[in-house]
Amino acid sequence: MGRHSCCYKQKLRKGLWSPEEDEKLLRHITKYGHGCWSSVPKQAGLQRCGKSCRLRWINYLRPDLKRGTFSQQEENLIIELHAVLGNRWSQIAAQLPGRTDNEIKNLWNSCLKKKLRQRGIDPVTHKPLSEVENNGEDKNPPANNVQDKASGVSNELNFLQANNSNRGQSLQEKKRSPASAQAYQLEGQGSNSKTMSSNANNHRNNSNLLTPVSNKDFFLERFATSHQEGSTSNCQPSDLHFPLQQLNYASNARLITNSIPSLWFTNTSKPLDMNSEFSSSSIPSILPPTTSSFLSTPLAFKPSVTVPSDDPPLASFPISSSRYWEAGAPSNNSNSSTGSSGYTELQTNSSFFENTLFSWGLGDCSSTEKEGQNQLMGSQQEDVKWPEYLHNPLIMAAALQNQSPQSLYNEIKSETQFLSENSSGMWPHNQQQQEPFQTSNICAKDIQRLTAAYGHI
DNA sequence: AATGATTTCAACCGCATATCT
DNA sequence: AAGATATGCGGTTGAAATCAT
Repeated sequence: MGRHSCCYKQKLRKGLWSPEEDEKLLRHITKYGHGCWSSVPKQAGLQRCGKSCRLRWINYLRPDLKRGTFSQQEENLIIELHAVLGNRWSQIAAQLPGRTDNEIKNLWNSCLKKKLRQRGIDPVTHKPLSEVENNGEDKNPPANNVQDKASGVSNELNFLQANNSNRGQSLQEKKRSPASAQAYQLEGQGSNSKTMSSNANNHRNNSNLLTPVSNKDFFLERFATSHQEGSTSNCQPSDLHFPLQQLNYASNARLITNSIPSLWFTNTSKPLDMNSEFSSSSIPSILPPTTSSFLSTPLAFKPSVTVPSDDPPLASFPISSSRYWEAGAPSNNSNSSTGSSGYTELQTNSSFFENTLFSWGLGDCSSTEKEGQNQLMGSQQEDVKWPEYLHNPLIMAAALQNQSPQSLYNEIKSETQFLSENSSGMWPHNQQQQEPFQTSNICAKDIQRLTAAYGHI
């Protein structure tokens, strides 16, 4: 199996993406979808390899990304999932709408590992450090010891929850606090992020050791049954309110579908509905798919939004043989109005995704390109405001196609002024979205970056 | 204010696997 | 069936940001 051809090509740009490159990629994908990634850079006029474009899209430009700090619930879920899945970041990310595997991986390596160590818990095994040390070399035991791992998770989460009772403070703020800094110093000399990574793992060696049976027992016990019985307790892991039905639809779905298909999917290829309440109500029920295995499962994709339980699914996924991303048509209704008050209203009552049909679908590229292009030319784009531009680059791209640079600049500028008067640096609507996640935050850094990136237009 | 240390995170690399020819 | 190519994933790196002195 060969290395990706791009690796041999010279002249290709590497490193950080410039705003212009972002814009090109955004325009291209907005218009045509990504199709074959290897052809994207050429078609988009980028001196990048397809791989780089794909990564940029997935980790940064994708319109459904949340950005901002992780909520306590998200952190808890990551820890819990890591205890079961190990470093399978893509699968963990699949349970966290709007979060990328890279983001989660970074969070784990830079923060969560430290927190666990501080607690005396080995972040690799999720067992007490003393126990791990006693076992000598057994630093990376088989991951199928799920019950042992699971038993430790509750303690980890209890600690972390207590530690974060003053959760108004952002994670990053906490990291910078002297107290936490001291704690981190204590946990080990030379424990910077680089050396930690050497400890990272041998996921590839371990990955197959996570037996389906253990997974099944674990999840059925910890999630399905607890939810179905409506059991609640004080912030126990099983109260995290996340459906687990899609846990394995990502890259390693092969393992699941090949070995225990009945566990994760019904015989109609629908996700196992462990708890209908959760699958249809307060949680965005689906994530952008990353593999074709996902695409065989018809699911709604509605990221980063809390929706009423009676909301219909927004998209379905016809089955075909080629993969592409398609931006669908905005609906005709628009809740937005002009000015900052209009922005607030829009964010509160609606969202881009509630007005927009997204399909991570399959089918014939040629037919959908035109459709996607036409669909994106909806008339209400001009009503979209700066926060939407920031939060949904797709809107920005669509607007870029329709608006003169000057008019867009003026609009952006006026909204930026509004933002600068809002000293919190957070979007007002964040409070509207704290359940189940406290995400969709765009921090000041994001604003700064995007302003730098697109304010020049 | 300057400088060094530390942390964060975007992006790259290489490998495994899927898909195509 | 086999080789070539494309995609996805996790580990790692290093520039930039932030903190401590």
